[in-house]
Amino acid sequence: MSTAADAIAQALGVLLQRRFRSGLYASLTDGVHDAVDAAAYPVLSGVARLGPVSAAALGTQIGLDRSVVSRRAAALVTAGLLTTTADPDDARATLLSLTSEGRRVVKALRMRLVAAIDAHLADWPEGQRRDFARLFAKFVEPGTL
Amino acid sequence: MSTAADAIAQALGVLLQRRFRSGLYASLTDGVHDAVDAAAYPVLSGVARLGPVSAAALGTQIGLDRSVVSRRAAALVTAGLLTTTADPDDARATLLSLTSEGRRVVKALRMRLVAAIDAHLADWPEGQRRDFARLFAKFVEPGTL
DNA sequence: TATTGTTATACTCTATAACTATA
DNA sequence: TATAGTTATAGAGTATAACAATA
Repeated sequence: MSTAADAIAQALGVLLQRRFRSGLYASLTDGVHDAVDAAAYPVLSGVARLGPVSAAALGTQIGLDRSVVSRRAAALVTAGLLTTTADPDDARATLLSLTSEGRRVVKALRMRLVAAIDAHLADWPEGQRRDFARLFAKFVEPGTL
Repeated sequence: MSTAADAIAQALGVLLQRRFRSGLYASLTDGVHDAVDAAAYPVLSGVARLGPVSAAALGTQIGLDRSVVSRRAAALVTAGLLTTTADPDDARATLLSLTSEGRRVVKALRMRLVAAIDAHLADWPEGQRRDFARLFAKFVEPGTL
């Protein structure tokens, strides 16, 4: 019977609402680039985070089937945000990388997200900001849940 | 240029991954009741939280269109977890309430979620648990984001 | 035999639109 | 007029299955 767990459960419920996720991603991606929307976001930022990566490996990391990654990536390649190179170690695989335009878009998205969070925490005392950032990062570490 | 916002942005990205949401809700609802899955969860817990409530009002609160709430609620009524009563103040509206079976299921789901969070925080110092719960609740308060 | 990328297909969830009844 | 609930329809996003190529 934990009051902390109760409060966390409730807060988690808010974040996991579809409205929160799609609303946040839609506002982040709106107007940044024609080919980037809430669905393309995880693929694009995944490639940014994981460097040259195959569709199968990226899918495993971001929780999408390789077929979905393949289709999204193809659209981002057409749009000039991703590029493909042959994997020198495995002729079956194709590695996905950001183009310079892709890097520009990822950077813009990242800045928007950080700016939105900064604005949201504008009136928080610095100590609380720091504490929350540290504890939130710890909370999402792999493990239970 | 905020280190805190950077860390929060990254943690948020983890929580908003589809895998996290569907995985959590699937594990919570698995085996609890045939009619309850990840899609029914928000409707059922919404009725639990908001008491007798109309489909339109519930939809507004949980971020779903009333048509979706209507369909999900109908299934939950058929399954014996929800019951409908006429709104004495508005003959257009139908109020959704939990049946005793619905209360049992909601209680079980709630216990599972709290238990999962408690287990996840098992090795956290009590002070950190309390701090995180408080700051996390504050973070999800309506506003920017 | 297993895995990669790709494509066609089906499934799940949701929003939109249209309808009737009531405010 | 506006809003409630309902239903049919369409849309978005994803997973599954099957294929050829490579491991």
